[in-house]
Amino acid sequence: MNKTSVEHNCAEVIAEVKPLMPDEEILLDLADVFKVFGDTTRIRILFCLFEHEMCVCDIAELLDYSQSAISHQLRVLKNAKLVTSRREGKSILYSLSDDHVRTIIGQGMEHVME
Amino acid sequence: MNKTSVEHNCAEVIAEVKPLMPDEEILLDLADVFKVFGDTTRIRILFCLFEHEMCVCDIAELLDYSQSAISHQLRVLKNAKLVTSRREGKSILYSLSDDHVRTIIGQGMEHVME
DNA sequence: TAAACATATGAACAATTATTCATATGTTCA
DNA sequence: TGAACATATGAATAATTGTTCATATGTTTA
Repeated sequence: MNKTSVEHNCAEVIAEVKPLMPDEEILLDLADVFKVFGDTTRIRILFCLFEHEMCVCDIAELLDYSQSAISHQLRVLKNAKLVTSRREGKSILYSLSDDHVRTIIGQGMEHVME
Repeated sequence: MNKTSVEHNCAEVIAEVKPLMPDEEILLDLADVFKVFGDTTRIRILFCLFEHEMCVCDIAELLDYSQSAISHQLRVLKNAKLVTSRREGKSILYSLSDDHVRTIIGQGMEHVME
């Protein structure tokens, strides 16, 4: 073995990296955001909203899910501040709350596409 | 109500958006990638590897998890092609496979930080 | 080669979560 | 106001998933 190469030193690495770990709370929040993206139904909903503001029944019909299922998932997306809603008559129209969603999904796409 | 504003038309919106939905397979892959990020243990592991190549026992000690738990999660990360590994003697050293990971987590961070 | 060390892995269990069903809330219009 | 429509929500169920435990695989060194 080539002794000029730097060998791995556990204690050193641990001492170096330990103080750099982010706060517990940040890690939890971060995982929670990605958890929201980690479901096909919600991903589908987001892809719908990329194109157009939509009411619950639109999404349900377009994706062939029950109204209830979509409503439950929209709540998750709303709690994560990924979508917002406004009322128009009897309907409630949902849309993306900002462009982070596009960027995050875009990056995920790039990874998936190799 | 202001009749000059464009009102929501369900059938129109559905017809417009339906053909734009990505393939089933892409949606599944996309959700799977984000699922991997949606767990604090794995997020922690990635933060470790942001800083330094590490062996399994390093990560286990640093994060105070069992060797087995870390090993299982490293496999998940590896299957998702987010980390790679190489052997050095008795140890196996893990590192990030590319910079998508940093970018994706960076975007998640930005969202979490409001 | 045997012992010690490092990692991987299968099975089992506990916890989380997505959907369905039934029903409640809220809005419009006759 | 009452009927019809649109959405939200609580409870229950089924499925997924993270960790532990026990053990297997693989490497080094005495």
